[in-house]
Amino acid sequence: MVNLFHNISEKNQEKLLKLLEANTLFFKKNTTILSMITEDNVIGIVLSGYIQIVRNDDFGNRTIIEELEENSIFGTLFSSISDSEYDIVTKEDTKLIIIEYERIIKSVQIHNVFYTQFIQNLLQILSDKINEKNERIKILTKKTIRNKLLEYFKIVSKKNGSRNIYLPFSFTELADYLAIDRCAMSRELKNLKEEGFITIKNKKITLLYSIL
Amino acid sequence: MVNLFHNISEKNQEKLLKLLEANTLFFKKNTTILSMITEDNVIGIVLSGYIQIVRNDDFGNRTIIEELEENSIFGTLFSSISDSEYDIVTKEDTKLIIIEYERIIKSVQIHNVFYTQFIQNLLQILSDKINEKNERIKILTKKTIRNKLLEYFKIVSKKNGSRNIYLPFSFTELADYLAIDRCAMSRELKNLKEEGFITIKNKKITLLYSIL
DNA sequence: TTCAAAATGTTGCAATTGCAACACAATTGT
DNA sequence: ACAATTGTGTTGCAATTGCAACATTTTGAA
Repeated sequence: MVNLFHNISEKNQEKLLKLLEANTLFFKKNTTILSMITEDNVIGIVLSGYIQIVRNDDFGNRTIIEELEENSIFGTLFSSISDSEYDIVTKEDTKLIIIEYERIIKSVQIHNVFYTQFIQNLLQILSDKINEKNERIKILTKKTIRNKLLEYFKIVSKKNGSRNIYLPFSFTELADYLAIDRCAMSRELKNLKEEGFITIKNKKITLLYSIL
Repeated sequence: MVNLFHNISEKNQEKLLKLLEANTLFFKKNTTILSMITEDNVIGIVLSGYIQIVRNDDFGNRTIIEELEENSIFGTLFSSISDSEYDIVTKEDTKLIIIEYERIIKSVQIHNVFYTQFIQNLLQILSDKINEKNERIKILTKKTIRNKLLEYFKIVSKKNGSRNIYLPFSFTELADYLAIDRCAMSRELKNLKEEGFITIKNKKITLLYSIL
């Protein structure tokens, strides 16, 4: 996966960050950082750590909107996070860079090699993000829990080129991600095991059928 | 909603299209045009007409992935449409422009005023697209048909600043969009009417409660 | 205009699902 | 090391949903 500094030398990264008037911020684990970044239209880049964008609706249903690992970016412009229902929460100690979107736009007129590369990377990342959303939608539009699970397995499995899937989060969070009841999911996973579709060991799920 | 030529004069649009080696194509209504555009990484811009990106899964469930009106863009890069499950279908006679993504990337080094504006527009459009996807996900993660409908109404209503919603497509397609059974949706709409939440006249739905 | 195809409305029924209420295991902070 | 929090597995039950089958209306093309 491309990151914002892909193909930009360390030196040029520094120049770039100066040009864009970037701010570096640190956050402790389990901090809600929304307040810091809604003031303006900004882009955040996760340098290290792990962040989740979650939504808690009126009746306590929690949904993971997005997971942000190292090199992920997020932004008020393309994440509708200014909505009060959303939280941005660090799940580990996190270091990130904040850049005002205006600075990016205005700098398009400035012509450095590294700036050109930066824009290319940004386009690529936004495109990747759209693809991620499409995958999520593809899963969510399946009508049964079983088909949601199988679609999820299929996508992850294809991506990694392996029938082994290592869950990047807890089963509770998986249920949130698939927008299904955790208990019902647990039941269905049991069925899938008993019917010989999968095996589960801790967070490692192995598909016993051809992925197609 | 911003389009790719926002703030670019007609003259400069022409120059831009030459620079990007854009091709103009025409399609009759109800044509599947996927074959034309999967050869390479391209961006398509709808000049006039109306297109849907739909997915037909293994067991005949149809889902509308995206609707493309005038000025919408789509692309192999950010729509995962190279997957064989997807179809791009014109719903009206449609005129569109195809630009190879490589041309866009390579042209970042070329510095015209209108090119700068073009990149700004592209970033804005991709951001908007991500927001659209997030909205869709927000709806799909609601657990009941009723809540999916209400969330959909809320979003459209907010967007238009009115309690009147004019369905941009048929009820059948709405059910596809919400990934629910059409009959079950019809039943729930009836309930909502009887309980005094909404009125329906043709494709005009009026909310009788405060949107909040 | 006419007529076939598509969209809409309705309803019974079986299957799936969410919810609640547990017990137990694992993880985390102090 | 221990207590407290969080995650996991299980199950009965009621509610929701998908599906099928049908009648009726609307749409669109010849």
